[in-house]
Amino acid sequence: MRKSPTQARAEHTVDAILEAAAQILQSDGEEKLNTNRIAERAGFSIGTLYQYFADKEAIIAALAERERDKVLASIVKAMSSVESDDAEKVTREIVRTMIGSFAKRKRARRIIMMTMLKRWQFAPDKQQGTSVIEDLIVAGGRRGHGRVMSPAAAFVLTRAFMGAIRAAVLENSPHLETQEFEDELVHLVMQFGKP
Amino acid sequence: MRKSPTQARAEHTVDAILEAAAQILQSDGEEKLNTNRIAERAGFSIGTLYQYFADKEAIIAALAERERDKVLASIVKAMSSVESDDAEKVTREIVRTMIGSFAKRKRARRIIMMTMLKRWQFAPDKQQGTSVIEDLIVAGGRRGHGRVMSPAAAFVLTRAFMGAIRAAVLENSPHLETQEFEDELVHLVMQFGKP
Amino acid sequence: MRKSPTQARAEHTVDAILEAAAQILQSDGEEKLNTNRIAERAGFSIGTLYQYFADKEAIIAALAERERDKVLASIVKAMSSVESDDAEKVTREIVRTMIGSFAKRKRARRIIMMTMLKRWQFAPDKQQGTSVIEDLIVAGGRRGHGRVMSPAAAFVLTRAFMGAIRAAVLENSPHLETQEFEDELVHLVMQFGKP
Amino acid sequence: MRKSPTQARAEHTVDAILEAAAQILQSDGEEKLNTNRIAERAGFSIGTLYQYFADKEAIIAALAERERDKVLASIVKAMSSVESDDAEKVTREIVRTMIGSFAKRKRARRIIMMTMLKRWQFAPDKQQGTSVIEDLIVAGGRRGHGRVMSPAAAFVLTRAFMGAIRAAVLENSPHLETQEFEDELVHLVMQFGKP
DNA sequence: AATGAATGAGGATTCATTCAT
DNA sequence: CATGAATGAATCCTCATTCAT
Repeated sequence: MRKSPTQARAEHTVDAILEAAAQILQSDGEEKLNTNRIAERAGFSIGTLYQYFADKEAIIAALAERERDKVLASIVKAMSSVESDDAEKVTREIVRTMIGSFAKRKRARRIIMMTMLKRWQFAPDKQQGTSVIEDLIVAGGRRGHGRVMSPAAAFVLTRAFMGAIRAAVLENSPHLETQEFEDELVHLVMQFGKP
Repeated sequence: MRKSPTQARAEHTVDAILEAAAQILQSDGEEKLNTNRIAERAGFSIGTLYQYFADKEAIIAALAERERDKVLASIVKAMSSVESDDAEKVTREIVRTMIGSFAKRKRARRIIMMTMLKRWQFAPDKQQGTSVIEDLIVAGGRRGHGRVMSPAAAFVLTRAFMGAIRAAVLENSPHLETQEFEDELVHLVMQFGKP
Repeated sequence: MRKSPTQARAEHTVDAILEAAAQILQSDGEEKLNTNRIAERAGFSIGTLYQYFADKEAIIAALAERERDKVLASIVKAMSSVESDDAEKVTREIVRTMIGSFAKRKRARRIIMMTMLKRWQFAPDKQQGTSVIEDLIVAGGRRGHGRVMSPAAAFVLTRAFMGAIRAAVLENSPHLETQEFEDELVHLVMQFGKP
Repeated sequence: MRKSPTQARAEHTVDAILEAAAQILQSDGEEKLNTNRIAERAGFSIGTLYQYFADKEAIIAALAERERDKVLASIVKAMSSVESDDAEKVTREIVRTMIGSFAKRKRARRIIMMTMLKRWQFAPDKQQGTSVIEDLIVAGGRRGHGRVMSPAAAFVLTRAFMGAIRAAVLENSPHLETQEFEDELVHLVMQFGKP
């Protein structure tokens, strides 16, 4: 971010730009997402946009970050309301929250996910933050069974889990909103934790 | 394909174009993949390229199809050499073959996979061919345990499985080539099949 | 014409090409009229097309000529069935025939007319043939009134007359098929002949 | 027009682009009129051109409009200096003005006229503005004779009149600049008004 | 005579980014 | 801080035409 928004006004500008980008993604798709259009939709001039973002990439990155934070926040919130030690219950809560996060505003999310994937191609390290989710899933998978997960196992579990959700979103699958889908995801995580 | 090649000469041209595209993807990445460069690398004029492909998308689509067929062929071949009824053995064979398919020429594959993902966004149905792989995975997951998989379960298993491999490829993960990775994938599939 | 069609087969080829061009003009418009498409529609290869026509221009020219000849032929035929000396009657016959010529297959004719216009821009002399029509109109305008038409007068009358018909075709005017339109055209020609 | 110029600077840019297009039409003809050349001749980058015009068509359309307005303006001006009630005098004034309008910068006008013709092919209604001219011609044709012109009659008269001028321009006719041509046009209009 | 694969100059259009006001 | 006019490299695609078979 070129300029850290110290003033309240600036904060609003950044928000407006990000929101505009999300809307365009939602309504017109990735190939229609260009800086001029974002600025126009946000109600600012293109010059102003470049006061806050170094380049187009930075906008997309900020958007991805914002989305990730939303998911994270909703998981944290969900977790705080379940104090149980029952492994399946906790796992289910996480699963439910993540499905819920992706079920809304599907098109935009789909594209943001694509963008994050692209980003990962060349910089797979910058997943900080996502790893929090990973830790939770791994913890859920392990809890109560005692299988100690190697890094490879953790990798497989987290990617498999996210892969199923991602596919449901990308393919616009009707499963996404069913109870069965949730059940099977829980099953996947719980079973994987068994030795 | 705009024109079906009637002369033998034309067949070679199409191959050369596809191979050129794959090479560019491999060596320069997606953003450098443009029609003029493909034609040049293939040793043909841009006009010739457009005799056989309606647009750039069509080239990528053909490439994706070609890659998919290769994976499919190698799996079929692998399966035919394992006549065992041992569920785990068969599953492992499939897992190993798929990992092997994606481990070579990674960069190009990564991009082709991205393309297929993009394609799925808007036409999730046309997976004919991919479904063969799906059937195999589901069969592997079920064999020997008797759990009858609902469509939702099959969906979760196949997407989770592919998701793990996809992530390993996209993230350029070092796990991809390890024995452990293979083991964990087998574990994932086998465990999911248990009730 | 590159090759004079001495054989019956060749004659048919030329016809097929011209007919194909007319059809494309009719159904897809001028901007879709390209040599490859003409050849394809005609059922011949592009190579064959170039055996009979030096370039695209030659095809359009031949087409224009063919259309003009059709109009001419129908006028000659109409004239032969009216042996009257009544100026208005003869004029009306010509008018009616010309309107009839342009009323059918309008879109194609509109475009052929456009093409002829373009052609005239830079080579206004090659109207041989059209001048036959001109002479008839002038004769009609003069007959019975004795006003000797100067070249300028003839020019104005013929262009005005054709201009009205052309506009009706180009604008897709509903007038084109009415009796009134015919009457007014006759009026135009007859009145102009008066001193 | 893609963007309405808010700054004074922009106004000039649009003018420069239009003027450049007219110049190219005049000096090189229609087939040499391409967007890159227009931008270059105008002294702006191609990008700037596309800020103000959606596509090439839009430039030509704007040019046509501009020319039409010029003709209109000169007619209005000419009319205001003739307060006579003499039908022929008024008619002659209009005829003279229109001939004068088209006699200058012929090549460019010829092409602009072609464009307007093309435009009419598919949208014959949008003649607002042109209809002002039509009304004048009809008024001239009627004045003093009392023949009430039906829509069909008005159509024929205006198209015939414009057709004669158009042909003179398109065919690059030497008549265009002669007194006789003017006389014959006046004759055409005046005679048509008689019953 | 006929075929059709190959050519490549040429042209329209996009869009991230800069900078003078 | 904000504006928006201007930039121009980059890219996709068309189509008249040739020529070896």
